[in-house]
Amino acid sequence: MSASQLETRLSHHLDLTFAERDALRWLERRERSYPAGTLIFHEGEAIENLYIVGSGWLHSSVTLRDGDRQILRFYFIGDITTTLSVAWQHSAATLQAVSDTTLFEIPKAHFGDLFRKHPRLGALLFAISASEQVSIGDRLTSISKTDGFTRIATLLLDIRSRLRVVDNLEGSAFELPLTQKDIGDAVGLTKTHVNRSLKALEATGLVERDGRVVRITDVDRLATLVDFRDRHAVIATDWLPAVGAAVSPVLEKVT
Amino acid sequence: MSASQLETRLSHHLDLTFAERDALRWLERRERSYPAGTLIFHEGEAIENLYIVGSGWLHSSVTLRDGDRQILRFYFIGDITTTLSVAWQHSAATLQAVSDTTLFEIPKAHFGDLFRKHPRLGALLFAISASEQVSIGDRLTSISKTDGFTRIATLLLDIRSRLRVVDNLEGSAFELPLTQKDIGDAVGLTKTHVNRSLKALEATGLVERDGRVVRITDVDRLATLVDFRDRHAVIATDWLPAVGAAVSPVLEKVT
DNA sequence: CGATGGTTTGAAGCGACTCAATTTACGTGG
DNA sequence: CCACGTAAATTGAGTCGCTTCAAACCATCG
Repeated sequence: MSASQLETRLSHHLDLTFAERDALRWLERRERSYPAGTLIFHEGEAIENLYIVGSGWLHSSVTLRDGDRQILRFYFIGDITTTLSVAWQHSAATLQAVSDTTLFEIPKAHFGDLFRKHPRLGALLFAISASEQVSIGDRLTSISKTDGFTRIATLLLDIRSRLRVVDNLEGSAFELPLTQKDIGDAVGLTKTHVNRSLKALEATGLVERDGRVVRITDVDRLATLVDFRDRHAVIATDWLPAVGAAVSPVLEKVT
Repeated sequence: MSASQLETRLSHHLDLTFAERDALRWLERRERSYPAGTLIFHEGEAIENLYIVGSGWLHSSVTLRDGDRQILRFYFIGDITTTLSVAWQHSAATLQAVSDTTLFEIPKAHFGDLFRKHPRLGALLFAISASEQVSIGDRLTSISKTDGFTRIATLLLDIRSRLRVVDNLEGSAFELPLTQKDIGDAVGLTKTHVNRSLKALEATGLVERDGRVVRITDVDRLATLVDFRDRHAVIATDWLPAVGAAVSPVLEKVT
């Protein structure tokens, strides 16, 4: 059996045991494909499952009364959509495929079992979830306090940073399958102003665009310019509980 | 031994076993008091602990390069500060007491043990954390897409809603120990504009102010007016794993 | 009872929005 | 392989919500 996406992701933070790896792979059985643009599920819809991204980009969003859309988060390979449905019977947001996508569908109860059988993984997932929460906080701050130029620069740096963890992105260029409207819906600007801000970014020479490919010429300098903090590179695992407590009766008796 | 704050909080969502209650109480041993305004720890500071709020209000915030402050979250009785320090060795934000406060300090490793000994609680905490994440997303949306009037109305409704869960708040009035500057730092407005928006809120007759006491005259109507969704009332627990898996070797052998 | 921090009000300026038109890119069918 | 149709990107002009700057008012407390 080959490595699973979630397994690969978690391996970045922890040396996984065989049993843990096995449990993660076991989650990723029901695979489904969606072409770009597919609306996977809608805000408010009843949903029994979580999804692990196998490939492609997605985003979650909410729609306001006036039809305006707020994109809350982008999902990349190895991400889990826990936030959307773990706390309620109905989804807190709409999930839509940005590019062609494959997802692994897992019943919420299986996710729950993971906490029981592999508490260390449960705690690690909690830590990752916390890091994502901080990351949302960063974007909130960005939207709340900074201008269009900075918001977009921050978004680009953040996406690049996440793709690095996830895609082994080597260079500073990456494909951005988003329209300027999408970008605006993510950072709280109109498409008109997104366009102007992108132009301003190019004018500094720190960002180049060619079609949908974006290259950040000098990541460090841009990061300094807009006061960007990378939240995705490392997370603390020193506090996690001992491995595999519940899975092995033998081990358990010794304790 | 009397009920602990976290225990009370989690009881709202789940019938806890004796062992679970005991474990939660055991976490709340090291209690410390802080007068209003105390800076508990600063963004970037190394920190080994989590904190459970025993009483009072606090907030977490980050400070931008230009000195601007963004308040990310308010903490009330029974809340845990996991987000700030669980994912890194250094705090992601500054924690400050708004009113006189008591906190229970718990080492991160004890929190980790909870996942091993009481996986159901770990999963529940995960779900609560997810609901908070959605709540932050709501505020992001509010700041990103709505005007001052709506942002502040939404903040007031949100605070009231959380105090209800936590404080058994009966009426529609509550004390708001925040300056207008604080409110502005939370919703992304200047104190000048906060003042004007508050006036506008009063002018509708839906909100009354008397010193630091705020009364929402007609909660439902205001909620409808600003399209507010309550995220705190209930959370789904049907997916949680079976109780107490790892704590009892005897039970474990049976499995 | 002065001092300090918070609230309130006024006036002017700007960043981002709205409205609108034009150009460019791209997928599809002939 | 080109013509066409539609979506996206680009650019311009006018407007408005919120900010900035500034000053006056008010409450609480040592």
